[in-house]
Amino acid sequence: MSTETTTALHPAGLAQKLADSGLRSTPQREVVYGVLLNKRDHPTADEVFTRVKPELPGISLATVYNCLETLVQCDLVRAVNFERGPTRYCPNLRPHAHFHDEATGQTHDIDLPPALFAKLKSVLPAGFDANAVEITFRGKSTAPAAN
Amino acid sequence: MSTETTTALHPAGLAQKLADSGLRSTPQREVVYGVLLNKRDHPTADEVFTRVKPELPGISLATVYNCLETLVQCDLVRAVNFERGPTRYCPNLRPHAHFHDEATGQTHDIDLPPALFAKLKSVLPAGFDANAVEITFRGKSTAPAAN
DNA sequence: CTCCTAATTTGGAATAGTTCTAATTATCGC
DNA sequence: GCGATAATTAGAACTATTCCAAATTAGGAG
Repeated sequence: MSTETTTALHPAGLAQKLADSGLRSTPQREVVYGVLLNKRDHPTADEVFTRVKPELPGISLATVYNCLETLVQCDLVRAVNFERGPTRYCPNLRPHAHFHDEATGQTHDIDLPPALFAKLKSVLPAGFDANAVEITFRGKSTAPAAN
Repeated sequence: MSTETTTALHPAGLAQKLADSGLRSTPQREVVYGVLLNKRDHPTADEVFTRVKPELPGISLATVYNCLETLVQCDLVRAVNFERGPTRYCPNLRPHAHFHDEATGQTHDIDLPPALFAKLKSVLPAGFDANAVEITFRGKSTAPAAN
């Protein structure tokens, strides 16, 4: 295993997804996405910025925000908000909840059985039509950090 | 029904709850709480500020923030965050989720059956111990605005 | 290839929401 | 009433994010 933080897991997938939305694949977008895939610890934009810099020293924070927004738009990445804190980013596309460890501040993905969504939507009274549900747990965990 | 926005529903309850936490009951805290009870549309701190002013023209925004924080601390009010938006405040203490109407921007409370919490916690893998869950729906609703 | 046009990036200024600070004011127990 | 403590106030400061206008880059047409 090398310590490289770039393109390794997303051969042409990224370029394809971007093209689908009429957007171009750029080094900045590739590296930002690579960074998210590489360490899935729900980094903030600032943290992504720091991780991208070694690879693209000239990149600006504005571009990191732009790239993250683009990736969210293309459904390659999810934006996650926890209380008043800065937005965090997560390349996990499976339906999942988040567990926020109050002791360490870490965020863990919790995969959810599809049936649960049906159950959740069933609690909505008539007249409410949800197209998305967000679930966040808070508490303590003894689980290890994300890859 | 009058249009007054003050103390009408929380006789000594507020003072009591505050005292329980070693805090004092003040006009500012009473009016801020009254405003939340009076129109349960999940106002932001700024909106609370605007609603409180007619009654207490000298109040400052900082005090509104302070009071809201105090009420949250005393478990009289819940702070609700939706995406990147400003924090909203909600005096509904029953276990409930929030439904965010994408068309109108309104937030509705959705009461939840207690059994659902058990079900939700059961999806947590070993090592995760949650003491709170937050659920937010997004979509369209045909429901009327909050009282 | 080279030009043209449009997409993208950049740095810095601007904004929104919230918190902090220091000074003033109000309140409670004695 | 007096002193100690809590609460409020105005404004400065801060953080995260967005906006903007200028510079750069990258396909596509010829």
